[in-house]
Amino acid sequence: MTEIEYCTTRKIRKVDIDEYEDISRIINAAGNKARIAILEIISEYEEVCTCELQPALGMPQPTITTHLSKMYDVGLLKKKQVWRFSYYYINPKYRELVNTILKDRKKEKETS
Amino acid sequence: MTEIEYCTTRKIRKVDIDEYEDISRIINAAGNKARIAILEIISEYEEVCTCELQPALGMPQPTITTHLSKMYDVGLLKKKQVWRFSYYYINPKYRELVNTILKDRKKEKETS
DNA sequence: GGGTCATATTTAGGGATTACGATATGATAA
DNA sequence: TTATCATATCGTAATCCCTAAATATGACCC
Repeated sequence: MTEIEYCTTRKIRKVDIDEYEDISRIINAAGNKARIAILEIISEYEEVCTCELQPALGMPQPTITTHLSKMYDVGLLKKKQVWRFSYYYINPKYRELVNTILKDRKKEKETS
Repeated sequence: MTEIEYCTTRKIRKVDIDEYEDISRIINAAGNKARIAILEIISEYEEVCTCELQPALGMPQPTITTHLSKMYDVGLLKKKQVWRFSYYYINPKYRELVNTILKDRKKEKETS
């Protein structure tokens, strides 16, 4: 016998963890309270610029830019330049994911 | 004038970031490639024990237990004791969220 | 009791993350 | 071209995370 035997109840298929790398980066970028707050605002207003988020979140501009960049870098957000503003919006590819997260938060709030 | 004025294009509603604390813990617990792999297996087999995951993931038991605990602690997973096994399953409350994550991963895979 | 199997905890180090002040870039307006 | 506004980057300290070896617990069987 060459392979180690574990509990022999069932044979579970083997998985390659690296196949979950890309999606984990997306989910990870969403796994922060400030960033979920940002996602909620963006999904409410369609697209927002950094300066609009400052009074809404009550945090300094570099902090907001860092959060936006993190979500932009993994592809969760997209960006467009209008006049002197950078407008961020949710990558349509992940709109359903974001909606599910935001919906779950509201469920959470009701049941507490 | 007492309040700082930012770009005056729109007035965005203020949000309380702490209201996103609970959901961010859930999302954060899911934001790791090993844990998403675990979620996929669990959602495929309904419920799995730690020892079944060892050969499937190819990682040592303490690492797997740590990942499972992290998801259990925030409420993403639930646990039941059967004989000498701990069976973990997805909290029904978050099944839709998990499905959306796994579905997005498959979409990802197709378009690459 | 003693042995075994499944699981959990402890611990550690290397790395990543968060927040944010200071500073830099870059576009626009005067 | 100089000032201003919006945004981005840098630097850094505090904190948290990932992995996994060593160890402990705890249920079950003899």
